[in-house]
Amino acid sequence: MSAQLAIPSHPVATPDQALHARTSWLKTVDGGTAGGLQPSGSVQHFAQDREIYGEGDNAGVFFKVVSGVVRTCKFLSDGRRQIDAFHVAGDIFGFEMGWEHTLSAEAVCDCTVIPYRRRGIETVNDEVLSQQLFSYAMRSFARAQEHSLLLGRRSAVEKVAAFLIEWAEQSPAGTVVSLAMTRQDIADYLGLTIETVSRTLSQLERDALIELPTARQIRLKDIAALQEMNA
Amino acid sequence: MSAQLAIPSHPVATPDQALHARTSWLKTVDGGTAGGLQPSGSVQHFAQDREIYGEGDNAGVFFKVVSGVVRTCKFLSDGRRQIDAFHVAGDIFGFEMGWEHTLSAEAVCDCTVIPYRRRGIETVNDEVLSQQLFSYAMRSFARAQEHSLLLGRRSAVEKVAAFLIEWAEQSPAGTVVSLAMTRQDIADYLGLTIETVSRTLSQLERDALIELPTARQIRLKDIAALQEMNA
DNA sequence: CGTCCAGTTGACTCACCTCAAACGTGGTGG
DNA sequence: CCACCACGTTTGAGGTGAGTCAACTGGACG
Repeated sequence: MSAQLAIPSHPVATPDQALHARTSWLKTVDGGTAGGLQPSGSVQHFAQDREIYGEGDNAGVFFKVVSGVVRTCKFLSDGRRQIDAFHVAGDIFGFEMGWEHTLSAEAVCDCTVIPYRRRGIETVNDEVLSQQLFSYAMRSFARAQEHSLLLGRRSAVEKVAAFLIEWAEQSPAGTVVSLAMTRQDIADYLGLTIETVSRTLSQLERDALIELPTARQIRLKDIAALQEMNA
Repeated sequence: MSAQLAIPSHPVATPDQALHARTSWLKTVDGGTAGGLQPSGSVQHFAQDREIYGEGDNAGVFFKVVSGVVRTCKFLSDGRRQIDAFHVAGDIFGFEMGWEHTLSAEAVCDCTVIPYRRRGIETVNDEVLSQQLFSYAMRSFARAQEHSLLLGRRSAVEKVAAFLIEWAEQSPAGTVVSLAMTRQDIADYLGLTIETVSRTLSQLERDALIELPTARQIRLKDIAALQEMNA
């Protein structure tokens, strides 16, 4: 899910290099420092619901997910939350324009990430690297636009269907989606409440479009019908 | 509003170089072709509601707004529309990662734009230029995230208030906002209906937060209170 | 076996949508 | 100069999709 920036020389739990396959691009920066980019320490672990960084924190490092799932989100002062994206193995998150994080990042489940120290983009004079970063930014942007359409103009069923399709696409098991996140996470991603998410899933099950063996396992029985809702 | 990419040597109607002041960056590319970027023909005019490009069109050129306002948006098959952004003088729009436009662009009012031909970013080997493009992409991305929070988690009043603040910030006249767009445009930007937008504005006027001399002119009488809603 | 917590379900409410009518302003033609 | 029209906007009345509040369920864990 979400934008990926291939930075080689580190193991990735779910090898999905095939998607957005640009892994080869960065062979030249494989050591780190050449392009203003360097791994900063080694793999870090975060327990479920731990904050990785907060909105406003110094953005001197950004991260790549090795395993697990990370959510990036914004909060309103009264606690309302909007999840911007879920990041899975291979995804970059937390790379910013300025020197502050504009979102916060939290571990959806136990997960491991690699931190990268960055210098200002004004000092990045490796053209291949900056193309990579650019590509990352543009892909994030395109995804955000899609998300805006969903949040602004789709009904609850359509939102949930879109969510299922999104995860089915990158789910190895094809039609069975295993969710790392709670209903609350899904709700905050789709701009709904947990009750509405739950009711909608139950409805989809009654309509025989999906099956819910457990709360976190969803079998998509009629992907075509789900996709139809996203026309 | 929205991301700006400073490309010099062309007149800009509303000189707001002070914002995001990066105008000096591109002195070196001032002829055009050096970085894989070149003006493609000269200024183009579009009458109100004319399509500049459609979703899926070839993205071989992108644009900079000279005067007027442009909207970029997505449609669902049944006609529902989500406006992603309004672009004013100085703003870049239509720059894409791939070779297809992922949104369509239309003239909100009569407007003029400059087209730029681009080559693939893989051939952009001017580091300053690619930093610029990157900065553009990242700013667009940050704006899109902000918009997601608005669409997903804000009430109608909060949405309208945010919209007014957003335009006040770049309105030369300070507290009087002149709108180029219809209520329908506002509604599709905020994920509301035109009736709700209209009712909300009337409500804000009754509460003495704004004044509506005409439908397209809005005086902000209590900016602090409007900003308060965006906490 | 009891506790805890995520998830589900139900009853009710309400913010926003829908449909429809009225208003107002700007443009056109008589 | 005024009558008329067109169209964007406002307002009203009523409906509804999703939210709120609250009770219940069921698996995980001690």
